[in-house]
Amino acid sequence: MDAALKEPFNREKQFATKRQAVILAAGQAFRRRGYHNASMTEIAKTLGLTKAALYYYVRNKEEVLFECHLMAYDAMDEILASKPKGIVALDRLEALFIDLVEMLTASGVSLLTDVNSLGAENKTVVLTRRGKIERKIIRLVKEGQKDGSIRSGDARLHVFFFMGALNWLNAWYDASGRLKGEDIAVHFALQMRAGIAS
Amino acid sequence: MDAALKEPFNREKQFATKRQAVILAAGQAFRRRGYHNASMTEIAKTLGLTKAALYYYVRNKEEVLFECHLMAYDAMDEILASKPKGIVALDRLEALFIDLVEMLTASGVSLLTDVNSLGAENKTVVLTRRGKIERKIIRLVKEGQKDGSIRSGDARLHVFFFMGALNWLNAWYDASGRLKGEDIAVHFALQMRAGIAS
DNA sequence: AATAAATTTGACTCAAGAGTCAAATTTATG
DNA sequence: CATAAATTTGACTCTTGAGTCAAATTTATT
Repeated sequence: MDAALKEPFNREKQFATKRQAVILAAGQAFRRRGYHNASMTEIAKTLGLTKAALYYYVRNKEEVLFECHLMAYDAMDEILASKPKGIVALDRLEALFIDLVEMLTASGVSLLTDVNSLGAENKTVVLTRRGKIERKIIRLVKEGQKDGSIRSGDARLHVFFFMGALNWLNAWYDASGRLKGEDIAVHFALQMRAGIAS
Repeated sequence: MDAALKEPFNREKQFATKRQAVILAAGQAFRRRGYHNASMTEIAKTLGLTKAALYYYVRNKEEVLFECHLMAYDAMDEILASKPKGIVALDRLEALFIDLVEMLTASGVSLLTDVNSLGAENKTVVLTRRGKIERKIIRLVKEGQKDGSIRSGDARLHVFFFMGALNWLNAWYDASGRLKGEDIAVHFALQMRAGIAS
């Protein structure tokens, strides 16, 4: 391994990793206590750092919130993209939903809803991103209505209904509780499915 | 009408009415922009008042948030209590859900989720209150599982799923949009029902 | 060990918004 | 109209937490 080649790469990589740790920890704090109730000092303490050290990794608090949103949407996009094309739309949607719930309960990634604490710029980006995801899922639902697996009705409302379950999950789910993420995923997927199946 | 009797009563009543208007307006602001993003000055301006005037009606901002929660739970309790006992549990649940959605879309009452901005005292009260409502609905679901109208499975999860839809509704619903609250109510009730029906 | 780069910190500044209060204004009553 | 109570306001204070920065400390490199 050529040190001259490897090390500058590792440096950046280490920095990026630590930065991600900051975003992740902040996300947890924002999810549990709310964006404004969670102070940077508090988040820093979680990581065994001081507030000033945090600012070595991020520009400001809003940027952290922004990155939290992006992190969640990246994870969702990945799941969205990984869905095989074979089967009937309802089955694909169910598999998708299971993956989403498992990701949210297992990965530590937080799906935040506070979009108003972002500046106009970032808010637009986040809402656009969310919109794209919603539209993909709506499209999937419409496919299902075409292939006969999903019953008719406003596809957008179909989706908003069960996306609510997903967002709300983030508010009440506690990893240390008795319910395992996997079980919730199976239950929720079934309920989601039954709610819109033909 | 005896003035001596009527007027002192009206005074209080007028005060209470104005106070409620403050709570309601604040609730809208909190829902749209978030508790911390909505300033008291801003809320006052909405009502054609100045911040200082607001403080004639309320002790502090937290109290307003607290009252917002209570207002929503009062409205929900009222609906919960009004449900006739006759029919099968699933039907009662559906009727209930329709009423809840219509209330949230029509009344201007906001179902807030920010419970962490409350002091320990008030937070406990609110969570207890929410817990009671959830438990009532869970009980109803269990009844349904007994009378055969609702399929088996963790009743708590059944409920958390569709309560998510309700909470999320508050985040995206816009009274000035194309979707009428009544239509959403019917759609959501159907989807809720299908999701847990036997 | 000496040097340089990366990382962390204590001790600050600063802004925003909650909350106060004495005085002004409005409303109701005799 | 005069008086008192209710309501509203402008002009404050105070707190909290975001964000900064020069200096200290740690880590890597020769």
